[in-house]
Amino acid sequence: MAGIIAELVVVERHGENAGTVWRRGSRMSYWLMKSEPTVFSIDDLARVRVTPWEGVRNYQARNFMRDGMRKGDLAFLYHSSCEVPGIMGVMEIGREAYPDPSQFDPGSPYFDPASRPDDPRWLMVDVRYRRRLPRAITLAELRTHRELAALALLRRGNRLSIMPVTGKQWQFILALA
DNA sequence: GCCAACGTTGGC
DNA sequence: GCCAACGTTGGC
Repeated sequence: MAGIIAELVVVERHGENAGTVWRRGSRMSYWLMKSEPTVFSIDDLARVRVTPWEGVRNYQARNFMRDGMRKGDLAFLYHSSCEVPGIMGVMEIGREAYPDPSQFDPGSPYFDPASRPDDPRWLMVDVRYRRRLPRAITLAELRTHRELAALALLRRGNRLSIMPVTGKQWQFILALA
């Protein structure tokens, strides 16, 4: 096989620089992004088509966006904190990481008084609707497949709202649908 | 609504 | 730098 596809870089586990980052080689990367459907659902995305992914306030998730996500990458939209959590559809990264303005908005639930406009702490990307999966792939179903044992989503106590998915995992999940 | 798991904060 | 307290996430 020719060429380096990706370089895995593990940095600190907690705090400002937390994250495990796939720096890109020649190929796209795959992601999973959680959203509570009462806040923003696949239906909302299908309607608006493109949206800024505001409100990420976790360093590890931020670092995945900043260091790993590139325009054209694909991501699963996952519904969390709802009756049937699961993967609902596919979206595309339409714009790479840039400052999330809600961190400076005192009226926003995502306001962060400690973030300075000249040194923004929180970033977001834009995502674009690609398609809905033919059926939802539920969390319970994902757990039944050995092939997905390493999926970050399935690790005990997982709370990351943005996480990488390997190419193999991506293809396997798509084949389930 | 409960609660386990986890990240962050802040006192020392 | 440690660690207890606290707040949040998210499945069930």
